[in-house]
Amino acid sequence: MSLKYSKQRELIYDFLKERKDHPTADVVYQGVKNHLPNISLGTVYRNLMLLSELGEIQKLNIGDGADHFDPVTKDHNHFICKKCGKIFDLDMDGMEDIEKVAARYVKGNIESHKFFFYGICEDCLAKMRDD
Amino acid sequence: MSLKYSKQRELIYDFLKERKDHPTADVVYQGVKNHLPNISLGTVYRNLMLLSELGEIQKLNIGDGADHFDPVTKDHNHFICKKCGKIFDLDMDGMEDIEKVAARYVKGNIESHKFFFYGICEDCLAKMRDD
DNA sequence: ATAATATTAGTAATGATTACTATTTTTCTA
DNA sequence: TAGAAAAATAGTAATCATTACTAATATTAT
Repeated sequence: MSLKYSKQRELIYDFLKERKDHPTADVVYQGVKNHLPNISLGTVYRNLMLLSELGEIQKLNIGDGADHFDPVTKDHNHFICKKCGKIFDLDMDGMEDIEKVAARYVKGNIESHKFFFYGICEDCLAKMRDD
Repeated sequence: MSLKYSKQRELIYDFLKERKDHPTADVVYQGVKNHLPNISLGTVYRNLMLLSELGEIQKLNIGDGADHFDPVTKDHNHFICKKCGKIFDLDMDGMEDIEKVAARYVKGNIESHKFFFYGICEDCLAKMRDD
């Protein structure tokens, strides 16, 4: 099954590329609808899955029930605020060889990894101080 | 809202404690039903959520659509086989200060973290060689 | 242009989880 | 120890994210 161009896929990808907030499929759908009013939610899901299988984007499961999508595929970690649910990128140094380190403890091949840190973001900390 | 004892919660916790395979809520439900035939799935969900909020177990989102539950709360990582979906525990050394390291990159408080490594487990690698 | 194949919109179906409610259990206190 | 207050339950209905289906449309190679 070779790949054929589709305007929908291009717009979905372009929309996601501009975002730094790791939107859900539904948010992507709402956004792309502005440019292509009768795109369907199923098309958005199908293409987001396809793009993540192709390695052009990545799918994140942060534990809030919905998949989130990240246009950045370069190795980086995430910080999730337990209060507001926002996802922050975390470019940490010294994590380059983490898969090699883990490989010493695994009987099998490691191909990728996803790291999530949880806590309270600075905005929510500030709001909590106000109360 | 103080906590009251319930036989159901005790059995759910006891069942999970014995498992090393990070079962889903439905698997826990099927297992506990053997001891308590008319326990309801909702009760299992409610108690698994409660226990994880209390910090007695942890909830894992590995990206397969269902929540998994881990009775081990001590710091450790996970390896997930992309082929068979099995989850393996990963007791890595040298990860004790990882939250402190991450804290240098985050404006906010880090309270916990979840690390997932993905790849192919040794059993699936062996099966692939046979084909 | 045509044929082959991928993709789509729209809708229905699925699966995991949560919400609701009347009843039952637990626990506190008189 | 009985009885009241609060929490928990079983059973069921509802919700939400995601996937499946299908007839029509778009893309691409010849």
